[in-house]
Amino acid sequence: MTAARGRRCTLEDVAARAGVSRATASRVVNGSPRVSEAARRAVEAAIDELGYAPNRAARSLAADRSESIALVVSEPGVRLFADPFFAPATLGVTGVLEPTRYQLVLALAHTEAGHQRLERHLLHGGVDGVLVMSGRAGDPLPGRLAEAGIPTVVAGRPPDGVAVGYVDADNVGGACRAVRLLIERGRRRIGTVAGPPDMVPGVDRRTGWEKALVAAGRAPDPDLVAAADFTRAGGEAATRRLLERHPDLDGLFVASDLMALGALDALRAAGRRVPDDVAVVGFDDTELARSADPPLTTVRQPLEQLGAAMAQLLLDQLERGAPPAGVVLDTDLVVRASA
Amino acid sequence: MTAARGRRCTLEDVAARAGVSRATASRVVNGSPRVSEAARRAVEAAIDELGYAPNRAARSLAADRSESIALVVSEPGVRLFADPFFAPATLGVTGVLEPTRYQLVLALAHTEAGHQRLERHLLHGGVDGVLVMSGRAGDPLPGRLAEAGIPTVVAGRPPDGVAVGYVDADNVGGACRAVRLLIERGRRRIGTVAGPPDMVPGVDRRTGWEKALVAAGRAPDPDLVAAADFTRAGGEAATRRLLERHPDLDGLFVASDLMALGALDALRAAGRRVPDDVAVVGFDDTELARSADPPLTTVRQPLEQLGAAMAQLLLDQLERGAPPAGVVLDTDLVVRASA
DNA sequence: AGCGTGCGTGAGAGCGCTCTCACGCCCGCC
DNA sequence: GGCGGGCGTGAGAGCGCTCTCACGCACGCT
Repeated sequence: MTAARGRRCTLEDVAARAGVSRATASRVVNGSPRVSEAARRAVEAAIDELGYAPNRAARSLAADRSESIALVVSEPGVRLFADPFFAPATLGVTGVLEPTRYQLVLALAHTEAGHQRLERHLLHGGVDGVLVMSGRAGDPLPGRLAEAGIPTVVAGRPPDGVAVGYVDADNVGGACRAVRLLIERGRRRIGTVAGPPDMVPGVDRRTGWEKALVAAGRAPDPDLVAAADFTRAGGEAATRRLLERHPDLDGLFVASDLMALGALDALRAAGRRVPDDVAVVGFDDTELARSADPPLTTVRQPLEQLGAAMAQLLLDQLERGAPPAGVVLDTDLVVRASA
Repeated sequence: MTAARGRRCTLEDVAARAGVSRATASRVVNGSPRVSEAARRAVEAAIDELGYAPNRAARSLAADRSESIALVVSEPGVRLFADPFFAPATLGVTGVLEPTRYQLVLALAHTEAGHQRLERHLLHGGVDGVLVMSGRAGDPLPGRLAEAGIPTVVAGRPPDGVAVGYVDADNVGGACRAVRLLIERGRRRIGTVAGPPDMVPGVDRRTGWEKALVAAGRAPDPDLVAAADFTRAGGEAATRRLLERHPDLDGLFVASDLMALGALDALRAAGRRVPDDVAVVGFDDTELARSADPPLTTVRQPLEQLGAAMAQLLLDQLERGAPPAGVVLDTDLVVRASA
């Protein structure tokens, strides 16, 4: 008895006021076609007058669906949520979900215990569908969800043949385009600062680098690849290594803007001018790229679209029973001063 | 009948297996003290063996609470969610909420219609508590929620005497500290690029500028204030205006890092060296500050703490019936090269 | 005129849980 | 030895909704 709030009005009240049964009122609320015009109008009027809003809990219980979708960022790596990647993608998700009846539940597992609880909750039908943003390859969650028959869409190409929906940016294509620019600019010795080998986007971007080189009739030299961890310091160190191994480096594709900032640091420290001595292309087109010195040429991912596509794919599974599908989004090359 | 998922196990099942009644099982699940050790152990064992997880909808319906908390970013300004402010704050919120029974519902209203629906949902008890991130002064939502008796905590000092909880960074103090640094550096003519006059943090930071000046025995000249809109271009334009009015400007406090980047652009274009000719201090300590040229001295807000404190305050209201309280968090001055 | 046919409707049975209420038991008390 | 007072427990009544089922009515057909 939450006295403070007073009694909320129920479907029963609406039905009474409209002079119909609860069943009919329910049909109107849920947009069933088998209702007469008169009844529909009466119920709609009653809803307006009473300011009726359905009780989610009751509806969920009766219909055996939660009407909610989880946005999961699973441990390890919650703190990754602060990555500029997330906000725009989330915006895309909520934009698509807004006109639907689904609510978005943010499920960030900070601890192992929390992760356990979360997984149990998801697997027990606590939500109707799941959007996974983990990123780490080998995350067992998407597979388990798929197995349990819970509609799931992951961000990024799923590691292997897991039967879940996914949306990915065309990392290979984007990286390839970036390296092609470097080639067009007449660069002869093009290295890359790659991501960690256990992260799919990192691998894909490296693949793009290789592909562009091969397409230009050059052999990709593994020695021109230095892996880093998507941090600025990592990018700097990797670039330093590259410079040591190949003092004649004149083109550099870096798998993220943040790492590219580190690369710029290393290049500056080594007395190389950008883009004169070494042309640099990043990836992501975060705010950082625009404000870098020199402003970074980079590959932009349509993050908001990515989130929107994820939500749409999930909705397709949820509403139309569509099978899990995959979508790959094009990237854009944003040319600034660094290459 | 969601056949695919099979029948989930209910409290009834747990009770049966433990050889107790549903009521007792419920008591164990909810941590009631009036249960014998034996019963508690039996029920806990049954829960483990069966992999029981309570049905949220049923629980909510019976207990008349949703066990969920909304994180609201209300229109206009959803896109603001992409601001670097949000992710860390959200992380703070989820960190506090994780061990509780509350789930976080992300409610970003993209459209007017969506906003309506959202407000109705919140006001109708769709959630137990609300965290508002709007920022815009004069947002009527917090007031309405408070009126409706729905526990609410807003980010930032609430515009006027609205009876809601809030957590704010010490904008006045932080700005004051920043300007004091400029004074300590021997700057004589210290201007400020302020935020829009209808946003509380903007106003507070300007107040801090005044306070520091007054404390140092100088009269704050309104002519040394240029308002902008928290964008880079706005910051640049405002700085240009300041420079025209006061060519002898030698210190500049900018109410956000992004605007400070614009200020740096304007200063560079005007041939001023930073910090030699003009010392600059920003606000926020975003990633941008570190990578600016020169790296920006700035005021850091403890964003994650801010989110955590918001969640904690709301929890206090929810669980302990505490009255809405306000918390102001200290800021840190991060000294880099620009001042 | 008689009979389907189908559509709009209402009655009612739950969904899984919480919570009130009342019951029995064992204790300590006089 | 009788009695009051917990304390642990179980029975059962809902919470507000959805959805199945069956009913009655107005048709169109033969």
